[in-house]
Amino acid sequence: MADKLVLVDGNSVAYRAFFALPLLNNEKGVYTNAVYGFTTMLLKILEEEEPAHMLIAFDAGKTTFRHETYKEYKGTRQKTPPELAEQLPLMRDLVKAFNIAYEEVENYEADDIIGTLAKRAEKEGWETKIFTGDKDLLQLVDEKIHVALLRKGITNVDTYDLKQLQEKYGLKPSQIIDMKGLMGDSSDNIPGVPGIGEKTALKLLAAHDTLEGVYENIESVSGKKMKEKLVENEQQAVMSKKLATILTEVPLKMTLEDLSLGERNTPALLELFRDLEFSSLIDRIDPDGGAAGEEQLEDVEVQVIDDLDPSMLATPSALVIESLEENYHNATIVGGALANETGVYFLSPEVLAKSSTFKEWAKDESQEKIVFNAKRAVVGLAWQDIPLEGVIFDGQMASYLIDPGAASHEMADIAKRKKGMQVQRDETVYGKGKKMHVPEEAVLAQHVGRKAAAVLELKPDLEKELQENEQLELLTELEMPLSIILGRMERHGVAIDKEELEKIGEGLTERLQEIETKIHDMAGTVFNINSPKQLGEILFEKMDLPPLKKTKTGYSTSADVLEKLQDQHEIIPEILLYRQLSKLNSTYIEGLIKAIHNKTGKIHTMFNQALTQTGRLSSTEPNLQNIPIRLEEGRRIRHAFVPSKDNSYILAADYSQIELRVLAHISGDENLIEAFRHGMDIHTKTAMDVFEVEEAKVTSAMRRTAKAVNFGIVYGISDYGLSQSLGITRKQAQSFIDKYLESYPGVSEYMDSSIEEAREKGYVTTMMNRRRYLPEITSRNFNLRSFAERTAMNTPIQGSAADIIKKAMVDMDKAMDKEKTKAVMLLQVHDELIFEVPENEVESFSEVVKKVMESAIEIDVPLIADVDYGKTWYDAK
DNA sequence: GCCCTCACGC
DNA sequence: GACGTACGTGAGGGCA
Repeated sequence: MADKLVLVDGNSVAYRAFFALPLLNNEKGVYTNAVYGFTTMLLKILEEEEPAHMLIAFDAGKTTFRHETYKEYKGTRQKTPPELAEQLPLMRDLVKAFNIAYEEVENYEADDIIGTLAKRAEKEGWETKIFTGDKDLLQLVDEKIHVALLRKGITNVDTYDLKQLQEKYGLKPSQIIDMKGLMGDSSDNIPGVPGIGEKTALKLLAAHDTLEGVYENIESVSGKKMKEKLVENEQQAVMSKKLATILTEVPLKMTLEDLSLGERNTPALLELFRDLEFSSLIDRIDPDGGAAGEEQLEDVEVQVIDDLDPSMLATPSALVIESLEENYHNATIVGGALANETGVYFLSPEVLAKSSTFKEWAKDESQEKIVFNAKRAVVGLAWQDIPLEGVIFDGQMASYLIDPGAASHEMADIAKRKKGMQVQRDETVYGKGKKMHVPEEAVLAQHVGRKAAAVLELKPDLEKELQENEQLELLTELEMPLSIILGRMERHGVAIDKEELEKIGEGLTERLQEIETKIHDMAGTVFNINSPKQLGEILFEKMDLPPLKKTKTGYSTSADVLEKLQDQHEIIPEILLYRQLSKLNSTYIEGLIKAIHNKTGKIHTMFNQALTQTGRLSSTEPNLQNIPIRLEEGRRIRHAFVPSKDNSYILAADYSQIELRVLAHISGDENLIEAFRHGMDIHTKTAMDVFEVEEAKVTSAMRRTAKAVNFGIVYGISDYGLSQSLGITRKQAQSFIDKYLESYPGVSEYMDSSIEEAREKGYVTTMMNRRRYLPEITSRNFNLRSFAERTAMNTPIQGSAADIIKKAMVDMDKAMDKEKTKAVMLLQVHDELIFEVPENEVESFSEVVKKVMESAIEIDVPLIADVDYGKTWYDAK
């Protein structure tokens, strides 16, 4: 087997990576996108090619020997963007750590180095593969030299040998430079012959083989104009060819043997990756986060104990309660770990269940606990009737607050930030899906113990960062108390009238069957209405309806498309109805029935408190934040949400227009502030301003449009988004937005300053100092940049609203304690709180909740909460 | 198992 | 001028 050589055009790959990927930067503000792309490319090459020899060539200085021939060579090139330039040295460090040969030579380009080495290798009978984004390199293709051209994106390549080059371009490798001689290359500022483009050049070369051949046979060239141009520019053509020719005799000191690929320096790579925050790549070179590397963490000494001795307790202690299921309600606890100044201990499930020492310690508020995902630990133990008090720090919450956009808030990834610390990811230890299992106790103890040791050790670092960001209060006064409250809500659960659900379900199933038959009859064939693919084929092929929109995979059959076809065929309204009812049945009837807990008969959702980019909560298994309300048919589902005790009510309290009130406050816009102070209907007010009419002249259509505009402001949608929701053109949508901003100049100024702030600082903040980083705000990609700009305007609004209701929840919890009420907080739905309240308290409680919510924070406009109650959630409207 | 489309809420 | 365009969760289909 002959030796295999891989040559990489370093500059070309770096450029590609830079422009293909969004502008990432690490914590220190260093841009990393090009390095990241470059590294993934290297890893891919190393894995797939397994070369014995390898070299990465870079351009050295600005000028090369080609500039002696032609001063203007590459004269039109834009300067390397500084964001890329600063990344080039990092790539050099990386190449070194990979132990790959590296070369740049004054006066020559990377191409020439590659050409020289490829030819030398060919003489020795080696196979060479060249990786580049530059088509010029194709001139080097030969029997034993192949060129891998980067396609769009970064890790996909097209590999060319002689045959493929012929097929794709109809050219021999040597003719690439003849092409350049004729047609030039605007990116390198090579002139070529004016007026000759790709088509003509190909035709000429097909007839005469080379540039020289063309001139030797110039008389036989057809077309007077073309001949003139060729003759006039002969010198320029010859020079262009020369410029495009890759030199294959660069005086290189190195020998081919010097290119042999050494062993990679894994510790050095790991350190670089950690600095650059390439956590996914750390896994790729070393799935255990460096456990096998030289800088292995001193083995965490984890004692597996039979009984917890008081001498093992100290405050603070880190506590990990481990369960494998994602859903922690009534989950099987496979063990726990304690880490403190006295050591690291693993507690088996039996010890946790039996040890009175542990239970006493757990509920002792003065014994401070440091945890990672407090709610998970608290709820997990609560199901075992073990109260957990005194939780003072949550490492996962800290990570989320520091950067909600971080790729992961897993222990394994956060631990990587600190040198010398390794925690395996749960998936590595436990497996996933069907293969998930509890490992032998020694392995389990080591893993869980490591986590406890890690969170204990990470706390000062995380705290310091929070301190620097002025976010400590956000953690300790808002999110941590809220964790406990949410945990209680989840554990308490929401009572469900299962019979009611089943009754609604029966009605739905019956109607669905009728509609299904009707649709099949109308279509003249039986098909699966739930399959967009089949439905598309029936509607747009068999029935010849006009396909208004396409998706990646075929015809779009979404509701907005079907609504436009409403009148074209009577089958359409039936399909829309079928969709609506089938959604209700599968997600809300069947889904909710499945979610009823076999032990409590209630539904226990999980609120994810460390997920959204804005600071809102999310809700899963089941999601209780998207129970239908807008259409009566779906709203009936709410009949099944009932109080868990007799003689109690469901009480719902929702903030009125909280986001727009926040906007009024943050922007200080006088018009908007006045509107809220006068208690105006805000959509009517917006309609008056946008349409320039007085209140009495606002039609319902105007109000609807104004409502959509307000919706757009609150959610940061684009002109396109607004045009979609109103069924108007983008231009019209933009003019509504413009008119809005004209009417509310304070809002307009706020929008600009918010974008400006994001550009300056790299992030935006909410009223309670929540952060969101927006690195793409400086992207050259219009889309990414626009998105970041809308996010910069919207996140402080939506995020501050999230802050406020979270604060209201914490305040409400205190108020409920003080009032000694028997009422229970059940759910939060972004701007709304749901409680169950004993009948005799319902009036007084209504007043308390209204007061607490409205005074959660003092802002420049009144906060209004509307309270309602009834026998079911449906009736609390 | 994973991705896509669709649909529900705020 | 092109990019694909609030945030979430979940169900079902279709492909590997």
